[in-house]
Amino acid sequence: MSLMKRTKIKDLLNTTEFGQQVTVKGWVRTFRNNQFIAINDGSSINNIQAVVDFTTTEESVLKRITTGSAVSVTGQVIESLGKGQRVEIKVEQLEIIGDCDAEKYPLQPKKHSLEFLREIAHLRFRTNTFNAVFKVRNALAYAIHKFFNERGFVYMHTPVITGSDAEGAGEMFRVTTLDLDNLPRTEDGSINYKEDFFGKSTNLTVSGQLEGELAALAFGEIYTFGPTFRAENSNTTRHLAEFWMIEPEMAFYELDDNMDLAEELLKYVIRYALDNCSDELEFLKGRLQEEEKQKPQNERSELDLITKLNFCLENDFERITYTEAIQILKNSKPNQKKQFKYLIEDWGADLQSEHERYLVEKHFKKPVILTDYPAEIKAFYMKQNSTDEQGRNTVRAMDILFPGIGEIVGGSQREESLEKLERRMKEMHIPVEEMNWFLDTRRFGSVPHSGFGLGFERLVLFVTGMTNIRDVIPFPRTPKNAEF
RNA sequence: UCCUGAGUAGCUCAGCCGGUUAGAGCAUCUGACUGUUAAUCAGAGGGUCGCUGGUUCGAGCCCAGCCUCAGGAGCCA
Repeated sequence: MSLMKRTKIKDLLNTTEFGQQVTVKGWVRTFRNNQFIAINDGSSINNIQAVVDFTTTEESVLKRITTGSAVSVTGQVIESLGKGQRVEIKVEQLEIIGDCDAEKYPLQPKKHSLEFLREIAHLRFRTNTFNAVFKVRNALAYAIHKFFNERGFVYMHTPVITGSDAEGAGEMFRVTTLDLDNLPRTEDGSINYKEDFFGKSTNLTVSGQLEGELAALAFGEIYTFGPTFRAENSNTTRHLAEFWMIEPEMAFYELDDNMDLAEELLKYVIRYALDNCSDELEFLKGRLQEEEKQKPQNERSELDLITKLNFCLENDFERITYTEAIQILKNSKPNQKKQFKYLIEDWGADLQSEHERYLVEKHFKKPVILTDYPAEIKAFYMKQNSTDEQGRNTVRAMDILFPGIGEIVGGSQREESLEKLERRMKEMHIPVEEMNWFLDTRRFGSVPHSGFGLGFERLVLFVTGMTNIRDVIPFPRTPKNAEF
């Protein structure tokens, strides 16, 4: 440790105290003209320029100032003599803390493709783009806790390892300590899970909702925010095998209250990011514009990133029922001209992503909340509406669709009637016996309640303007990829 | 999992109709310059053309299988 305390570059870039002596420690981004070191310490997306006197500095030291090396510089803060930056440091003492072999270091002072950076995810934090992305991710995570805390919600930690395989939210990852090369068998030849660590078959959670409901029916309002695992073989820009999900669950909330909360939450955290990450968002806005220059005019976004986020805050989300959505889609140009791959003909069909995109990006041009889906295409726990005049059965579901992302929130009012819930579970072949603990909420003091799941990475995608979900989580886990 | 496209130097890419010695820019190294802004200028080094097999006198290029990546679809958050 040197004697002087280190100053963070973020603070230094805003300083007006010229002449003060400071020490800055960070990593070299570029070394120009044998005298200008651009140093970044992660505190800001911007670098500080440190100027070394190459006539008095040993050449062997100058040679070691390479892109990626870690340095400590001490010197006077002065108004920059050159253009392009306000402040710089006149270096009096320079120490190479950690060398970086320029021949082997993969990051160069040039534009790299996101695909390449994904292969070196352990180093991509050192780039401007990922500095900005993960600062925004951090701000959004904090804002979520702040939002719920301000409203008296209890942060509940639901289990990561679960023993129930009845959640019905997709394929699960198995958790076991059994020797896979020598599995214990029962008399009939099936695997004997009694010998496994938990004495039963266990998996990684696909949702904390069911446990969340238990807590909500005691604390009133709770939320979970944790990792979630789906073993789906999904290869898209918006799916991960390991992702983070926020799942609030509220007693005494009906569907409208649920939608109000979700809309309020999304607007709150977006506003928080705008208020606290202006440098990062400004950078990401520029990055997106650069990227879109490659695209044909009609595929570019109409609004720049920051305008888009503000637009989102200033407008109410459009709320329509599934039945209304089908009407709109049926009469839409792409449907009548048969441009949709899947044409909308009858009530009851699940909406394809081309339909969701049409509603959000072409028809309403803002976030849309779709409600009251056909019961057939939704989960067992959703509250059943009474059958309508045309004999249609719907449930009190609500999905929030965002432009460019698709479904960002999926939720519903929950079925609080024990009788109706049990009947539905039997219809959908869900083992009622195993779910007795869950059904107890309906047996003992059941109340109307609601909740939703918000995909955290999808939120980060939207706010940062990134287009691939693998670029908004530090170490993405996707089929055939669990590096680092 | 399905459809489409891609894989050539450290990175980004070009490589004609199958033809003999596979190129460029950036990066790296060497030198020059010294208030630069992804510094500039000059020179040099750098290749298992994804893997395996096949067709051919001859394959980076054609064929088959496989692997990986990207985009779209499905599943969903």
